[in-house]
Amino acid sequence: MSEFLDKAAEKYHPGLSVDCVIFGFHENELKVLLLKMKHTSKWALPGGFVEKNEHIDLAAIRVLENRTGLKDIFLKQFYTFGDPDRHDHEMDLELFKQSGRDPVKDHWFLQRFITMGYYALIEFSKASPRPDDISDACEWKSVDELPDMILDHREIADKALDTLRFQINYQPIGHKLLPVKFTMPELQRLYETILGKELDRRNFQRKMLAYGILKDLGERRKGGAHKAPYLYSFDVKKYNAALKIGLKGSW
Amino acid sequence: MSEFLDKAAEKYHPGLSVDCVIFGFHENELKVLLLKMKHTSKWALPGGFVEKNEHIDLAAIRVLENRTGLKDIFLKQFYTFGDPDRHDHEMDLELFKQSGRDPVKDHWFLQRFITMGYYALIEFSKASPRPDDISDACEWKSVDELPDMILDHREIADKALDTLRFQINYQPIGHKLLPVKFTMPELQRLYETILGKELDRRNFQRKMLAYGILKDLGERRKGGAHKAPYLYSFDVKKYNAALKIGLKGSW
DNA sequence: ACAAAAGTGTTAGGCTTACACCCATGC
DNA sequence: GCATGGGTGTAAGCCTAACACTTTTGT
Repeated sequence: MSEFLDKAAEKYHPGLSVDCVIFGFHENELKVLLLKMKHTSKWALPGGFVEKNEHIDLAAIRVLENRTGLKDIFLKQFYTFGDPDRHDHEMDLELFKQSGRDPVKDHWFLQRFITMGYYALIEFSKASPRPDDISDACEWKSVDELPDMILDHREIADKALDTLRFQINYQPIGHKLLPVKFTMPELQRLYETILGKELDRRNFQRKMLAYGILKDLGERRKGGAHKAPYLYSFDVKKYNAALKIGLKGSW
Repeated sequence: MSEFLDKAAEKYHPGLSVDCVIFGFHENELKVLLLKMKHTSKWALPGGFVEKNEHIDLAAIRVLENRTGLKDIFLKQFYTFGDPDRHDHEMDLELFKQSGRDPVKDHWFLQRFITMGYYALIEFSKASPRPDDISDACEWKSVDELPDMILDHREIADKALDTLRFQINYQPIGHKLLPVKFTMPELQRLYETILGKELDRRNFQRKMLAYGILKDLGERRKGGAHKAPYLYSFDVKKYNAALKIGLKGSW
């Protein structure tokens, strides 16, 4: 950490960061990957800084890969947060203390920061969450029960979810968040958690099939209680074509 | 300009700017306010820098007010452009030359810049466009015939229009772009230019009236050729309430 | 057998689409 | 009067919303 503070000023673009809202879907819940900050009870979005000559999207990809161990992650920039009061001077000083140094006036790290929000959609089971230098845990938290978060990270997470909801007919939500094979009820739960409301089972199924973006695999998911549901997978070509003009219909 | 370059480094946040896509509606065309750069034939979006302790939204508002003479402008941040290659070193050096100084290595102005795009909706007739220090003209250009623009400004303008189109059912497009009193055909032309396609006159009218967001003023617009159309104005309260959940319907 | 989950079907009503007809105005 | 733009109306078809019935599976 101490070394990082020394080199940061020459390596990174000043006063600029990226924060990632990483969505995953597990046990019928939409979840976000959060880091628990060392020495506090607060949580944070995975984030990082932008190198001086680096594309901002790449900075986000770096963060994503480091926290999840995944490559080729689907991500979208959704908003830039630039309130001058969004830093927490107390916290900054605390971090300096922990690194065993005195806070230097006008240090790169102590200035005002503007952060660019990205959201990512990943397949839950494939990720291997790992904490970074300043955190001691990395966990999935349900969007319905987000813990206390540092700075404006709660606002960032909320805005990401709003954006996801707004773009639901234009982004490959299902394809990126679900495993290759999935059942219709699973897809429905996903839509329900994103939209935050219940949908009619039968109408949902008819509508989804009408889009023509699903392939019926003919198999059934065995093992569960009750009647075994069919397995589907996305016809990626048709799915993407349909998303371009937007899936029709209001939810 | 020379003085600006001297003071910029201490006044402004490094490597960060805002660019505004200002939309206006006039003579049945959707237009964007552009600046013609001095000593070149290229055009640019009105833009500016972010002061060290200024909210990024305020920086955009400053730009807007300076270029249009208007206050209380409707504006939305829509995307941040962070390609490291988005600067134009040639142009930077030219600006230095024109200010009568030698380009200093590592000067504030010569570093890589990240820009935050905002779009604004204003009532055409109320604006008083005026150029800034580095431009010698300020004109409205139709979105259908945008001239050559510097850097990635064309991309920024296009993305703004895409966003506007995407959000058409959720933003007070009509209320902000049209004068207080307007006719149904005028409102339709506005929708048509934003959407980039023709709409059926009769269906448009029925749908708009069904929303219940218009007040029929009972008057007619006299003077024009042909039958005099009725004048309407927005019922702002109902309009805003309707926008919150989104105007229903696909265009 | 029973509860719970999943597959399939039906119908009324609303919205979209595609039209036809009449009115007003300037040339 | 005629071309053009504007106001009003109607019918077919599609989509949505609401709801009933049957099938499968573990207990």
